[in-house]
Parts: sequence; C-alpha cells; structure tokens
Amino acid sequence: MSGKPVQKRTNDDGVDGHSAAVDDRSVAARLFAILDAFAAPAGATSLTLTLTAIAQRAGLPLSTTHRLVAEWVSWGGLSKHENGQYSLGMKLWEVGVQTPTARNLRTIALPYLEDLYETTREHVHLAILDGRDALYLEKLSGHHAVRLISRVGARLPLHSTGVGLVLLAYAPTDVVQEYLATSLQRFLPRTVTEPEAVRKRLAEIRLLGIARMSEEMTAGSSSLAAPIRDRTGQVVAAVSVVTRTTDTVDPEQEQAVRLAAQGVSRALGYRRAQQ
Amino acid sequence: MSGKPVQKRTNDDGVDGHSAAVDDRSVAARLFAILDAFAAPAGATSLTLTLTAIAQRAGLPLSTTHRLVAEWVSWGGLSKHENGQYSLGMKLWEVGVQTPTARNLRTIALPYLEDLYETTREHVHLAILDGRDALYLEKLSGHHAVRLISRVGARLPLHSTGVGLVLLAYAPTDVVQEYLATSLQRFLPRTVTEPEAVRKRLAEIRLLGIARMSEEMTAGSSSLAAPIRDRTGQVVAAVSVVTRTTDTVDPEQEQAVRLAAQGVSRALGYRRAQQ
DNA sequence: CCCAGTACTTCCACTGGACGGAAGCGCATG
DNA sequence: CATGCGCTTCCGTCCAGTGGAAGTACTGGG
Repeated sequence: MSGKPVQKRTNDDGVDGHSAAVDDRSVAARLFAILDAFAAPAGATSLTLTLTAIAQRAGLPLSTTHRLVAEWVSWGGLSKHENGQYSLGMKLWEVGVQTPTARNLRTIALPYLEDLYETTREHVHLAILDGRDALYLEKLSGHHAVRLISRVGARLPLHSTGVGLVLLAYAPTDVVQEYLATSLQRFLPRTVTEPEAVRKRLAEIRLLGIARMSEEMTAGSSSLAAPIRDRTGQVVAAVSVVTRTTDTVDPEQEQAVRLAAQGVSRALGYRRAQQ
Repeated sequence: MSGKPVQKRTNDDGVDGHSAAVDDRSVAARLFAILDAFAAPAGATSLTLTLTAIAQRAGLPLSTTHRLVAEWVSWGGLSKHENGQYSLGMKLWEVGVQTPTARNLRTIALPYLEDLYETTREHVHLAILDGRDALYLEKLSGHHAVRLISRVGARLPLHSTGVGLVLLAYAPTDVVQEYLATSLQRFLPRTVTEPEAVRKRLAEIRLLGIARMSEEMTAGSSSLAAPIRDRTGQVVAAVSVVTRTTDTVDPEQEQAVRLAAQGVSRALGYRRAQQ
C-alpha cells in the first residue's frame, strides 16, 4: 500500500531490476507501426494478418492494437474479413496511387512501356532510385514470361538489377560512395559485388547509355536497362527489359530499350544536350 | 475571475452564445483527415498543398496540423518539398500498392488488358464496384487515344460508364435498388438517368454479357464493357474499351472485350457454368 | 459434457502526451 | 521601416489514449 504500486509508463529504469523499456512512440507512430506490420516481411506476401499477429509485429499491447486497428478500419485503411483477418484496405490503395512521383511518371511512361512490351514480348520494368534500393513503379509481363521476383512496389538491390545499376550509374557520387561502402550481397555466382568492379561497370554504362546484366539476380534471366531523364537532364528513372538468358545480345532489343527510354525522357521535357 | 475562464474542448454548448463546436475527433481521425485533404478535390489534381491549406481542408488548428504533418513526414506518408509545399509521399504509394484486392486483380488481369489494348489500340479500363462508384484499378492508353477523365484511382458513376453499368448489372439487387433510389446525374444529353430505363439496360446487359455506351459521360467517346467473374462465378470487376464514337459498333471489338473478360475470369479460376 | 486453451472484445482508472493559443521568426511587399 | 502572411516553437492545461484485467466466444481434447 505504501509507495507507488505499479508505476506505469514513467519508469525510472534502474530502481527495479526488469526495466520494462517504456514505449514512448506517439499515437501516430503506433498507427504507422500497424501499417508497417503488413509490409514488413520482404518477399513473402503476408496479405492478411490476425489481430494478435499485428500486435506482435507492431510491438503493441493487444488492447491498444485492437483500438488502433479499429480506427484504421473505420477510415478504410485496413479492412476486416469474415474470418477475422485483416488486410490493407482499398482506401489506402486509392490514396497511394495519387502520390505525385509515381502517378506522373507512370502516366507518362506507360504508353512507351507498352510499345516496348509489344516489340519485345518480355518483362518491362520502370524503376526509380529510393534510398539504397531500386523501387519498381511499373511492371508489364506477358502470359508466358520468365518467372521473376520483381513486382510493382518491390525494392531490389541496385548492384544486381539492370534498372538498379543504371540508377546508380547516374546517381550523385556521394550516393555511389555510400552504397559501395557496405558489402554487397551476392545472389548468384555472376553477381558483381566487388566495389571497384562495380565502379568500372558504372563508367561503362555512362559511356554506352545502357546496362547489360546477365544471371546476377535470378538464374536464367538477363536484362537490358536504360536511363530516363527529365527536363533538367537529370536521370529520374530507368526502364528495362528482362529476358531469358541467351548466348548473344539482341541488338534490336537494345535499340528498343533505348528508344523507350528516350521516348519517356522526351515526354518528360528532356531535349538531348548538344555537344 | 469567477467561474470557468475559457472552457476548452469540453464545451457545454448553450451556455454562451457562440458554441465553438468541439472537435472530438481522435488523433487517428485527425491524421486521416490530413491525408483526405490531399485526395479531396475530385477531378482537380491538388498534388501539393501548403501547411495552411492542409489545416483548412482538414479543419484543424495550424499548430496541430503542423505537429501531425510532421509525423506523416517522418514516416514517409507525406513529403515536404523545398518550397515548403507538401505532397503524398512514396511510402504511401508503396504501402498502397500492396493492397490485396487491387494487387491481385491487377497482376492477373494486366496481360489480358495488354492484349486487348494491342488489338484495339484504344483506352482499356479495369474497374471494380466500390460503394456507389466504379473504382478504376487500371487504365492503359496509347499515345494518341481520346482524352478522358478516367484515370487509375478515379471514381466514376455507375450509370454513365461502361464498366459501371456492367458492375451494376451484376450487383446484388439491394445495391441496385439503393443506387437507383437517388437521382442520377445527367452528364450529356444521352446519359440515361431514368430508373426504369436503367433497369431495362441492366437486364439487357445481363442477357448479352456486354454493355454498350455512347456519349453518356464524355462527348465523342463510346465504350464496350464486359464482366469479369471469379472462381465462385461472382462478378468482381469489369473491363472496357473506350473509343471515339462512330456510327456502327465494331463486332470484332466487341469480341475482343468479351475475350479479355473471359481470359481474366478463367485466370481467376472461373469455369463457365453449364447452363 | 466439461474444462482448458486461444483469440478477440470490452471496461475503466490513471496519467502523460496531445492540444492549441500565443508569441516568435523569416520573408516578401508597400 | 512598418505591415502582413505563413510557418515554427513554446508551454500550461487536461482529457484522450493507454493497457492490465476481466469478460466473451470458439474450438478441440479428454
């Protein structure tokens, strides 16, 4: 009875052995943690989660999770299914697709990507540089294209993908510096992970205006990627075509990727610098 | 000095003349209101907003808005530009595209939509029924297609669009009942707004398995739309082709739309019910 | 049939984080 | 130099959010 009985929230850590590490996240941060719980597991598509699973992943007490999830549901950011599982809601999609960068680029680029798809009949990718990753904004594939891990919204490494290498090639030097400072994952025997070797490739890409990758991320697939520039001449995105690996590079395909990238660049207001 | 000096938040409305109508929204609701501020203005793409504009649209005090917007920015849901304007952030896009309904349908349908685009060279739409609207999940257009208001993420009325009418035709009767109970907007002289006339059209669509619209939403454009069914036989989406209005209906185009819809349905696991 | 286990929902007393008015700051404009 | 506008920061107040605990609803094993 004497003294503070439980001492919640404010924990003067040190007084009693098991300092409960108070959660000082704001309400907003907790709400976001709930959303992150759905995105979290990289490749695996954990489309639906139970309340308990959300609570665990977000690191929140069950009752708090219950209340906050209810808020998300009432807005439409999450939706509750008959079986009691939750998934991301349509409202989130609706708001998400309004995001300017993605929407504008996609809208402008799509017709050119379609043309590229039509002439090549292979996977066509559109990606931008976001942090240390290539973020896939769009992906077109036919019925029978090679199986790939990429998908819209995916993040893949810069050094092992065609679009990634292009984006890195035209990125500010400090970004390149920082990226190469960390150890790069080797996915397949042919993945180039040695910093100096990567630098050499980047220089080559800048020279040729195209990146050629083969068997560096997914076995059996190769890619060709080219840079997309905006009005200011800055590289803002990259297009690529991913094909089943063959012995020779198809020069027509290379030309098609170049044309698509140039088409989008022109549509973005880029005029080839004279020199 | 006597009595309560200001009486914030809790306001016993009625005591003093100007009852300030307390804002009893939760933190979550306020955060959502901020996002809604960006989506709000229907057609107009209010891509970026100033802090003050957000505060106004969300109906929040400036200082509160300032704090909450900062939370969004730190998570990545909003991003702040050099000029001080805010826009929806990439994180929101990233989370949004993970939404199961949209992602699954899109992924499966896209190859068929591409085929349809290729054979027709016209706008191709994929939409689902959401509330009282047709929600556009995907849109493919060539370089020179007719100018339209539809776009990915857009909501358009059910009675004046091809996809909308198809979705309505196969919707539960109570949805139809409720939809037709309200007065339908006439966009062009040819828009059918009379409930009984609409019902007749819906019956016709169910009979033919295709909807034909002409000059009912956008001047100069017509559309052909067909239903997409899932494994259970339920209509879950609709595809359409929108063309410049011509005198006659192209039977090949009609066939192409039907084929695309059937292709997607089959890919979703639908097997034609034997009579 | 009962009881234990698991998962979700509701309740409610406590309190610290959210609130927002106000003051401060930075910048353009007259 | 004054004025106004929009953004940022500050800080005392107080109630919304919190989360432990109890309640409910299934499920499945003995």
